[in-house]
Amino acid sequence: MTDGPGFGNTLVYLSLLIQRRYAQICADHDLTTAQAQLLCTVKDQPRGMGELSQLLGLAKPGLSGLVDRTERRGLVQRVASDRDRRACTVISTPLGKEVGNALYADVAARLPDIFGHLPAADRRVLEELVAGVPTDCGD
Amino acid sequence: MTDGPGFGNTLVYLSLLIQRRYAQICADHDLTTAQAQLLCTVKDQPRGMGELSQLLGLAKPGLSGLVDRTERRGLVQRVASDRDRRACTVISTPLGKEVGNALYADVAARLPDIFGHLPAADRRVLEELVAGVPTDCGD
DNA sequence: TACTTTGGTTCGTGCCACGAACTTTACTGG
DNA sequence: CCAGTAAAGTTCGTGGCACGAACCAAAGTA
Repeated sequence: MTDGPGFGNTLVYLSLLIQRRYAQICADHDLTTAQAQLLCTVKDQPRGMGELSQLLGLAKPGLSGLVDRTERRGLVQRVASDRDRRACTVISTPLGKEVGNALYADVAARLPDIFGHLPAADRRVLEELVAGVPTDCGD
Repeated sequence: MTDGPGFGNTLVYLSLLIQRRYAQICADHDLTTAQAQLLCTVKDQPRGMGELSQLLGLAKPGLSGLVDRTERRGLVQRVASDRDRRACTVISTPLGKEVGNALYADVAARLPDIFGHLPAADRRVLEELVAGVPTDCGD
C-alpha cells in the first residue's frame, strides 16, 4: 500500500518503453525481438534446445518454430549431437555472430537514451541497481 | 564505451524479466499483455482509436483487431462519437473496470518481487529513478 | 526384450501486428 | 452547392509468435 498506485505498474510501463525501443533497434537490424534474443543467447556459446527452452522461457514447440525461422534466415544452425542422437545443438553461423554483435553494440549505444533525462550520477546508480538483477529468472 | 558491455543490454534483460512476470500475472487474470494494456489505458478514461494508436504504439489495423478481441470478451466497448460520425471511442465496461483494477492491484503487489533481493532503501531509490521516465514515449 | 523416459518435431489453434486497399464522413475551395 | 482532398476506422492477406496435444525416435532401464 505504501507503494501507492504503483511501483510495479511503473516498472511495467518502463519495460514497455524498453521493449518498444529494443524492437525498433532489432528491426533496424532486420530482426524480431525473439530472434534477436535467440541469437544473443547462442552467439557466444552453443546451446541445446532444452537449455534454450529454459533460458528463453519458451515451451518446446515455440522454440522449435523460432529456431526454424531463424535458421531459415541463416543466422543459426542446428547441429546433431554425437553424444545423443536425438538431441541437437543450436549454434550461431558466422553471419549470425556478426549480426548479433552489431545488434549488441547498437543496443548498448542507443537504448540508454530512455534515461537521457537523468543526470549522469543518477544513471550510474540506476545502472548498478539494475545490474544486480538475478541472472536466474524466477519462473 | 565506459558503459562496458552493456547498460543497454542489461535494461533489455530486465525488461524481459518484467514482461515475463507481467504476462504471468495477466494470464492469471485471463488476459494477454496487449489486452491488459488496452484495458488499463481505457479503464479510467475513454479514448479514441487514434489516441490509443498513439499511446499503445500500434498501427491502426493492429489496434482494430485488439479492440475486436477485447470487446468480444466483454471488457471494452466501442461507442460512437456524436461529434464525428466516423470516429468511435473505446470505453471500459463495468466488468472491464473490475478486471482492470484487480490486475492493477495484483501487478503492484506481485511484480516488484523481481527486486526482492534489494534492500528497501535501494528499492526506494530505484522507484524514484524509474518514476521519472517520460510519459511521452520517444517514437 | 519390453517398458518408460526424454529430446524434438508436427499439427492445429489463437493472438498479435503490419501494409495495402477500401468505405464513410468531415472539411475544404471554388 | 458541389467537387476534391483529408481523416477515422475497417477489412484483407500475410507472417511471426507461442501454446497444448499428439507424435516419433533414441536412450535408459528392468
